[in-house]
Amino acid sequence: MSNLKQLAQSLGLSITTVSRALDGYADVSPATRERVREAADKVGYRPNASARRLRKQRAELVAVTLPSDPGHIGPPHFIDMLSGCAEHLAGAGLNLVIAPVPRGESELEMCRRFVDGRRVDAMLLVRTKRHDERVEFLQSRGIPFVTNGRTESLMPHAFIDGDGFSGFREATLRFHAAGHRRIGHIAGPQEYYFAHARHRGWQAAMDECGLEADLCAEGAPTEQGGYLAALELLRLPRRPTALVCATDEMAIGALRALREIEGGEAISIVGHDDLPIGAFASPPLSTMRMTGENLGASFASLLLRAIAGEPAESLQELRPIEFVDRESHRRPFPEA
Amino acid sequence: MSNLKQLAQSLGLSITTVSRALDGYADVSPATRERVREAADKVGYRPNASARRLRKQRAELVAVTLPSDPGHIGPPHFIDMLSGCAEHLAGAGLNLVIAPVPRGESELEMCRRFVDGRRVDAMLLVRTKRHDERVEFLQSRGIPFVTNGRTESLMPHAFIDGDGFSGFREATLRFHAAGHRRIGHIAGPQEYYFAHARHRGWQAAMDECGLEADLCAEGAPTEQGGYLAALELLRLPRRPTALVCATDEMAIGALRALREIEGGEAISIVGHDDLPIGAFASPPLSTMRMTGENLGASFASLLLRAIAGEPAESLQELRPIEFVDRESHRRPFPEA
DNA sequence: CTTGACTCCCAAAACGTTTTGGATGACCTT
DNA sequence: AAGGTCATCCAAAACGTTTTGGGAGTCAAG
Repeated sequence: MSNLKQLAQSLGLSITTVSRALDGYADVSPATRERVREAADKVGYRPNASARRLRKQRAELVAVTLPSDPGHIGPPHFIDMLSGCAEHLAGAGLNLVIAPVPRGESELEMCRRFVDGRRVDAMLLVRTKRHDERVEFLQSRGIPFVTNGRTESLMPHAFIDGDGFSGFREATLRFHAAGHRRIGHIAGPQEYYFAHARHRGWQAAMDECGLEADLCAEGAPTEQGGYLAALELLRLPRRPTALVCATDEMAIGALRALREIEGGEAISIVGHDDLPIGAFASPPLSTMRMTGENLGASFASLLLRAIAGEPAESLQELRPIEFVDRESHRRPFPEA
Repeated sequence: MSNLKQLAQSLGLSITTVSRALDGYADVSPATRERVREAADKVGYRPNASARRLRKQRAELVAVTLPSDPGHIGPPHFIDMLSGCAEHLAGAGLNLVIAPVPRGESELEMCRRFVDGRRVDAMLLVRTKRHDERVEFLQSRGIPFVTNGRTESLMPHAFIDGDGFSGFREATLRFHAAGHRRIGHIAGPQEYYFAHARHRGWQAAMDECGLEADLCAEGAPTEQGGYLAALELLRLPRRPTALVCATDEMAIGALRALREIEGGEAISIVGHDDLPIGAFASPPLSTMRMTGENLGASFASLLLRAIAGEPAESLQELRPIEFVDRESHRRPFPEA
């Protein structure tokens, strides 16, 4: 409705002066600056976003990929992250836009659409694979981006990730210290970095303890996937006495399997993610969580620094995993 | 990197012709159209989004307000809704952008920023109040918008909402038919339309049954709010034998209160939202849910029709509520 | 040969900003 | 009075697209 031209005309000034007055440049007198500001306030003037973006060659937008396959990030945490990130970005004049993956289109094509159309200044990638084609594409295009989760890319890139290896190693050692010797692992799809890292953590602990790392079953990162994988392990002749599960959702599925099997109530279990739902499982699910407050704000700050041109090496945060002690990991096991 | 000018030059054509060829106009010959398309494909040309938006005077963006105060689970299935909506909008060339509310700024100011800066073509408002200033503002500006939840605005506006009144009325009648006579209501903040409608539904049922509608406590729409409100009712001399809770989250808090109180296990309870977490509560929480598939796609389609200029009256969907039968609503009550 | 219709193409304007590179005086200095 | 320094302002260009309003050329009909 109202633009610079009209505002300038009504003030008897040029649009240059009005624009510079509003941006606080020193080459407009304090008197006119104030006059301009008042007039702008009165008519509620806001610069047209598209025009500014075109001129400044910045989209003022950051896209975040939504993991649409099942086994998505749990709603509560993800919404908080989104909210924190958007809020923090808004402080720098950027908005967060959702990058859905329309059916029939690959995530790569989606990235291409956003990047080549100059629709975004940066991207936030959520579920990384060990070899992630989106990462390679963005690196080749030189677009700033931050990932939630590492990759095995040779070129370094910005990320925030939990130290799943150490978390799962320690969880496994904890079971060992409690007397368990047959410790199983319910693994997520190994093409995802997080699932692979957690698997390696379990494996390393088993090696350290001189135990065979053979009680492992892989499944989809869902309740059903956890259920099926757990059944697979529980049907073995020498079944595990403790289960380390890649995600809480899988752990909840595993709990269902335990309920269906004789002696299942004597098997200990631990998950990862700290889903609120876990506290209501029976028994309440012990779990792990990434340390640190306001993940979203951290992502936003990394994104801003990436846009500002900081090298990827200085934009990597590997966060420790902390144990959340509830009940499921210390069930009495009568296995003397 | 690549723009119309370069593409046109490389083809020996004018930018007009190239632009029209790509847009499939009839006034460019099939031969050149094909030639242009091939060249565009080869260099991966995509029109600059900001430039097109400026010229077409459309932002190609829709903003969605985020409901979640941190720590609170928020509307059920919100991520799914977001994802479905974004995907559906993308089919029409629109992207979904998150409208955060920076601290110190009201939701109204946030709307103003988006609308006056011409940053969006439409808005999706999520948690409506009975008197919602955002609704009034958008109506006065003539910006297309759709709300999740009705308001008491005199002017009609587009919305999708569950029929909370009927849902809660029927839930209350169901308790009455099961023999309950002291049916309490755990209410949400009454300035929210959904909370008020649910309250009225309970009240209407009590009236119909000739029962006093006095067992009502209001609380924040959180686990803790439900817990406190439930305690309030349970401490009354003639405490309720059944509780109708405004949301699942509050119901889960109420379940916690029941566990702490003598005879609590004999009190029946029902919630609303069908949070996945409810299935894991003990006892599994009976609840209600809005009928209909893919809420996000429905919102998207309403938004598109609103942008196309359809009148608000034809963009209103009131959806029936269906009962989700688990266990918590039929606990044996020994109260003869 | 002229006229009109039709096909294919294009120059220029417009969208609303920000930024560049002065222009115009006023005021001091010498 | 000339030269220099400031303070304040502005015209015009640029960002990359879409759309308007024709302009050539061809062909058939009159």
